Amino acid sequence: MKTAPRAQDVADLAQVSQSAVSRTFTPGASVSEEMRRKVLAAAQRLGYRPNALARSLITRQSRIVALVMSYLENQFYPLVIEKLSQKLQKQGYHVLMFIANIDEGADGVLADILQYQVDGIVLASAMLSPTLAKSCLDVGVPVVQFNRISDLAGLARYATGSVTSDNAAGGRLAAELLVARGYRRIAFLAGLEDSSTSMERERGFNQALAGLGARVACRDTGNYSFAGAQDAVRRLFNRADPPDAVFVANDHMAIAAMDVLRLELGLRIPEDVGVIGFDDVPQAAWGAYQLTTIRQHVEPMVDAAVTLLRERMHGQAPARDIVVPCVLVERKTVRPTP
Amino acid sequence: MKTAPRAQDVADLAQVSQSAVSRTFTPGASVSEEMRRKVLAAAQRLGYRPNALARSLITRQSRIVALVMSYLENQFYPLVIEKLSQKLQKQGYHVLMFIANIDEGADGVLADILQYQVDGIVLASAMLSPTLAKSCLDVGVPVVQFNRISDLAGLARYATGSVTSDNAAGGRLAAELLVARGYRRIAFLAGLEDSSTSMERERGFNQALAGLGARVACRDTGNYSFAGAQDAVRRLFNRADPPDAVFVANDHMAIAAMDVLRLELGLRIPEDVGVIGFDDVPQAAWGAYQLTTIRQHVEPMVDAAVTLLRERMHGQAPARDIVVPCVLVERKTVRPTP
DNA sequence: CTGAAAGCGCTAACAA
DNA sequence: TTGTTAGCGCTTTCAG
Repeated sequence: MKTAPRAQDVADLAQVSQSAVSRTFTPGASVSEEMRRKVLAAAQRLGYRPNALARSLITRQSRIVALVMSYLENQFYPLVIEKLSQKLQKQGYHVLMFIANIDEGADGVLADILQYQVDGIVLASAMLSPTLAKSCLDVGVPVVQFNRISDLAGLARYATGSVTSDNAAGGRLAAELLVARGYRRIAFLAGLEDSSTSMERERGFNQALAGLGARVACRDTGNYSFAGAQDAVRRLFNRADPPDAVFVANDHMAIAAMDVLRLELGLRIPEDVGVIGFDDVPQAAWGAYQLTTIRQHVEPMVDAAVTLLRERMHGQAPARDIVVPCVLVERKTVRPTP
Repeated sequence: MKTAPRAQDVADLAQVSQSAVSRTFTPGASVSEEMRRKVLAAAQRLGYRPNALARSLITRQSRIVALVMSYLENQFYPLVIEKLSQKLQKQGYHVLMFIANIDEGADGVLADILQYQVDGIVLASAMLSPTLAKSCLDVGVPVVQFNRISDLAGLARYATGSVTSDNAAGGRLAAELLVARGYRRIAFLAGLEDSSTSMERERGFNQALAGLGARVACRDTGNYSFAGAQDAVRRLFNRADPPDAVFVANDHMAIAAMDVLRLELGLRIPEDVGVIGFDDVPQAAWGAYQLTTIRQHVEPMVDAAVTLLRERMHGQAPARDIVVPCVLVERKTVRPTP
C-alpha cells in the first residue's frame, strides 16, 4: 500500500509550483491553458485526486450534510435518503448518515455531527432539543427539519427551518372524501401524539369534519408503528358502535390497519369500512392494498430542503418554513359515490 | 455566527498548552487527572469539540465509510443502511451515502468517494469495475461487496472482500420445499442475469431439483424490479402449460408476482400456484402476502461486513469472502404437505 | 498568470 | 507527565 499522490507530487512531475496544481483544481481560478494542460497530464499519470479533507480545513466548508433518521421501517424515509443523496451529490455535496435513537432523538448524535464540520443538518423523523438547535445556530450550521416541525419555543424556533407537506390540507381532503362517500362513524388513528405531522393532519381533518356538520366518532394512537397501529385498530373496532371509516396518519400504519380489519375482524374494505392513509409510499399502490391516500411529493420536499439549506449556508438568510402541497390519490379503500 | 472554538482557545482558558488539550481528547494518551479536569472544564465552558477533519488529516484515517447503493426500492437495503450505520456509529465510524447510477455502478461515484479519504467502502446493490477495484487496493482502501460477489477476474478478484448469504443453499431449500409439497411444473424468476445472488440462488435451486429427479419447467427475468417481475410473470403463466409454482429471486419481485397471479390471472395461492421469495423483508410478513421465503439475516451480514472492513483497515489481511447461512421461513404461499 | 509563504486545527515526535 | 515543534495536504494572500 503506497500512499496517495499529493498536489506536490503532481507539481514536481509537471515542473510547476504546487499552487499551480491547486489552481487547476479550483474552479474559477486563473490558470493559463498551457499550465492547466501540463498539470492535468501529470495528475492523470499519477492518479491524483485532491484531498477533500485538507481542502475543507482551509475553506471551512466540508460539503457534507448530515442526515438524521430514527427508523427506516416506514418506506417514506428510504425514498428521502435516495432523493436527497442524489440531489446533493449533483451539487457536489454528500450525505453523512446518522441513526438516532428513538428516545433521545437527534441530541444523541449531534456531538458526532458537529465534529465532522458538516455544512448542514437535515432532520427526518428525529427531533432536536431547543438547546442544541441553539448551539447549531451558534456555530452557524443550518438545520432543517424534514416532515416535521418542532415546537421549539421563542428564539430557538427560528434556529431551524422546516419543510412539510400541507398536512392540515391533506387532513381536510380525507375528511371531505369520507363524508362525501357516505361514511358516518369516522375514526382517526394518530401517529405520535407529539409529532407535528400527526397533529396537523388531525387538526385539518377535524376542522373539515366540523365544517360538514360531522365529527370524529373515536380516535386512538399507533405511534407510527406497525404493531402499535394494529393494537389501536383492535381497540377502535372492538366497541359497541365501531367506526365505518378510519383516517390513518400514515400509510405504514394504514396497511397494518387493513390487515387487522380484513384478516382478523373479517371486514370488507371499502364496503364495511373505508380507509385513508397518508404519504403514498410505493406499497400503498400494491395490488393487495390499493390504498386511497394523501400523497406527499418527496421530490419537491427534498428540493425545498436543499433550498433551505443553501440559503442559510451561504447568506445569513433567516430560517423559514416551506409547505408543499399534497394531493388525494384515490384507489380502492374508499367506496365510490353512493 | 461566530466561529467554533479551537483547541488553542481551550488551552488559553485552561492555562495549559494546546497539546494538553489534544491529549485529553485522545483516548489512551497520558494526562494527569488534574490536567484532564482543567481542560475538560474549559472545553465545557467554550463548547469545544475537536475538529474531526483536522484530526483525520494527520492521523490519516477519516473514520468514514462509504456506502454505495443504487436503489432503495427493495426494502432489504434500507435495513442494511440502518443496521450498518448503527453498528459503525457505535464504533466511532460514520457512513457517507452514495447513490450510484444503476448503469454505471459504483464507478461513477468512486472519484468522489476517494476524495473524502474514506477508510473503507461497502458496495450494496452496486458493482465496481476491476480497474477501479484495483485502484482502491492501490490506495489501501478496503472494499467489501455486500450481498453480491463480483466476477472480478484474476488479481482484482482479491481486491475486494464480500459478504453474502449462502444463496445456493437457500435455492436448495426452496427446491426441496416445492417438490415435497407436490408442485410439479416449477418455474424460476431471476433477478438480474449477471448478479451473483440471482445466479447462485438459481444454481442451488436447479441442483436440488436435479437431485430430486425434477427440473425447472421454465424461467424468466424480472431484473429485480417490480414492473419487470410483473411482466415476467405474465409471460411465464400465459403459456399452454403454465407452472404450478415459482421460486422468485427476491421478495420484492415475489410480491409483485403475487399481485399479478391473484389479481390479474385469478389464481389462488398456494392452491393453484406456490410462491417462494428470498430475503424476508418486513413486507413478506404482511397479512395480505404472508410470503414463504428464504430469510437473509441482515444483522450477521452487517457484522460480517464490518469485520471484513476492519480486518483490512488495520492489518494487511487479504480480502476474503464470508458466507452467512440463511433459513426457510414458512408462511402461507406454499401449500401444506399433501 | 505564477510562485513563495503563511497558515486551517490538529497530532505526534521529541525534549525537558 | 508536559510543552515545543514540525508538519498532514491544501487554499489563499501577496509579490513579482
